[in-house]
Amino acid sequence: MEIQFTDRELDIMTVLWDRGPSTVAEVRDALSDDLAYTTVLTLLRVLEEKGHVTHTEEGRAHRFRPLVERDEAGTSALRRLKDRLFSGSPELLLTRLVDDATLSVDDLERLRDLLERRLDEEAP
Amino acid sequence: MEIQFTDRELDIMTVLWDRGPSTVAEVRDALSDDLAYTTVLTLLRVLEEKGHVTHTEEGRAHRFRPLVERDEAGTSALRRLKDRLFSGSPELLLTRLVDDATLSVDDLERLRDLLERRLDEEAP
DNA sequence: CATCTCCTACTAAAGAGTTAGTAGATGATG
DNA sequence: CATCATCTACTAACTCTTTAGTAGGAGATG
Repeated sequence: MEIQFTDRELDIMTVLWDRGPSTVAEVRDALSDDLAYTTVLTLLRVLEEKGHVTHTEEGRAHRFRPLVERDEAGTSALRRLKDRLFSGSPELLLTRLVDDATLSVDDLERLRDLLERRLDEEAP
Repeated sequence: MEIQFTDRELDIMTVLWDRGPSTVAEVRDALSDDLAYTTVLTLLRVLEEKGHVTHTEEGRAHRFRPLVERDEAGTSALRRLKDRLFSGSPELLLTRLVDDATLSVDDLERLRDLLERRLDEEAP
């Protein structure tokens, strides 16, 4: 149930989410850090062991694709963050979000509108 | 600049944030997992090495206190989460927040009001 | 004072994460 | 066909995290 990626794993998953199914070489090229080919291969193997990606044969190579949605991972990580650093309070979290970020008034309005729409749906 | 705690470290920090300055025994008692006394001592020593806590002598014992605010840690973790799993978009993050959680209409209204107040401050 | 308890300091070891090398297969190229 | 490039599988090592044991000191108690 609980999805949790290490830093490096998240790098890899991000590539797969952004690019879609990719080979080792493609993932390696897409990464900002310059890792050895075999390092990337190992990381993908580990992710596959953990059930987070799978692969299909493609000629001699393997093409890896995520088995976890970015949304799932985001939801899971956000819940954990809320519980562990914001005492489970979405308000505290939102306060931090709008305080910290260099958010423009436009951004804030979009966030408010998003909530308005949601409130309309909830209480028609 | 970047504050980042491991899972166990976060357990310890949470106790210190919640309880205030505490001895090893007090931290140990407050933890939900049953760790050995020396384990907790080691964790606190490591946190001190990393500069996240400090201690004062109190009789034979040490009383540890956080050097990092919960807010700081929260802000840092939230920023990282936003960048890494929500493509830097606060809207995507907020969408997840309000979708996932079992938020009541009241909660949603409070979140909206929070944004309203902030907008009032920004553009008087 | 001998012993018990509580405390820190030091040590250690198992596990997870990260990085990469070597071996061996397969396909492409001169 | 010999060689080169590319790919996976296996192995390994180093670091960080997590857990806890042992030693030794200092105060409390019989």
